[in-house]
Amino acid sequence: MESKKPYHHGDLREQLLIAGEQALAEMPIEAVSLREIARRAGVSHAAPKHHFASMGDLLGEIAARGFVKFVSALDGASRQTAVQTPEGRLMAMGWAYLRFAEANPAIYALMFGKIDRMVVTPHIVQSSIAAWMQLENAVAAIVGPARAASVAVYVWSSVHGLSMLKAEHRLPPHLTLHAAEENTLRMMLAGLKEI
Amino acid sequence: MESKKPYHHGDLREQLLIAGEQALAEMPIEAVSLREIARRAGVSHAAPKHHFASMGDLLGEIAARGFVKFVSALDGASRQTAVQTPEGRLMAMGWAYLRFAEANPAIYALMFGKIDRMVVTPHIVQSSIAAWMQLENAVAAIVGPARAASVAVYVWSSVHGLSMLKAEHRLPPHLTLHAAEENTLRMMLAGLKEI
DNA sequence: GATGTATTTTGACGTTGTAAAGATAAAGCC
DNA sequence: GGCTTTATCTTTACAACGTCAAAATACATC
Repeated sequence: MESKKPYHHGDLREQLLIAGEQALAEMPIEAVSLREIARRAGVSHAAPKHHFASMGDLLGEIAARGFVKFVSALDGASRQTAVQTPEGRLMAMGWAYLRFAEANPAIYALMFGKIDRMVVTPHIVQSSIAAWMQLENAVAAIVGPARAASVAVYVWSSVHGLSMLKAEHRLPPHLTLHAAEENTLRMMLAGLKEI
Repeated sequence: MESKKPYHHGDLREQLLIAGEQALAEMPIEAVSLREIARRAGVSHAAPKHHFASMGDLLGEIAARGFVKFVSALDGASRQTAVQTPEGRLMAMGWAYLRFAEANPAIYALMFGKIDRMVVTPHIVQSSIAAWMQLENAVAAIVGPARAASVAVYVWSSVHGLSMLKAEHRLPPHLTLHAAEENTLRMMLAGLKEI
């Protein structure tokens, strides 16, 4: 075996990222601290310093991984949907977007700036650009490449806005969520065809 | 005169709210602390305790006032627009929404949950419901009362999503913001007419 | 003018992120 | 194998935070 534990702890950097993701999944986001993550990884509170210059860098890397998983989820949904038309694929991506935000609320919040301390690393820039390219391509298949960029902004805005309002419980309590999602996605698709 | 300064400091509660709003306008949001607000109001760090049970309550009241100003801004825009049709008024509200978020980024962020510690006071519930009613009425004038609620969710989502993406700098850097806003609002209006 | 109450200050506690210094274990070299 | 060097982790310390309790202060009322 190639011996993957070069130093004391093994691969602490990876363990910290995993512990951080677990903490974000299990605790309220404001309770997740650098010391708590170190505690979960079983190391002293200052141990992360050698792997991440600050807590913001750790969170930034977690957010970047979030974007990677996010792109993968939307890609999978786009491939697997029964309705294999450009419109069907975009709708599938919309649903996958909403489900991702629902299933990973803290990481989703992190990805979209809920914690200001987060440092924008090159990795997060790269993976969020990948997310934009993915959406722009899906949109281009419907409205053509010339309008793709501006329509992509509209599409992302609609779905992201709904997702945020849901996550922050800012929607009126009486309406049924699933219907609201379906209606919003349908109107989004109708609006996008407007020149 | 009726002597508006009943106690030591005068009206500390009001001063704390003003100091908090100023701090939110002048400093990065994560740097705004309860002690900083007390400092700006010229009182000791524990003075706010008698007026706000926790920092979350203070922030909650600031957010509630934000919603009041927000409703007022959209109302004013709706009245003053040259195009006095239901569609014209909704578009004016959309533009006012984007401008409000741009002009008051920290309070806008607070209103939509950027700081989890914020306590949801009755005042904030009431004023955010007022904002929904305002939008629902504007939408009802276009699509009728039956569809007003679900269409309002779509409208709010589109504009809010764009606003958030702008505020968090998550839009692709090359596109011109004004054009993106105009396109999104136009497509939003087109999509809303879809049954 | 004395009493009582509302308001503010002082001081303390446990927590946080970060930095510097010390300890420890692995790697490289002879 | 022993020695040196380097990477990694721990210990210790600091300033700042939100919150609490006790003391001090200023107003209101009688």
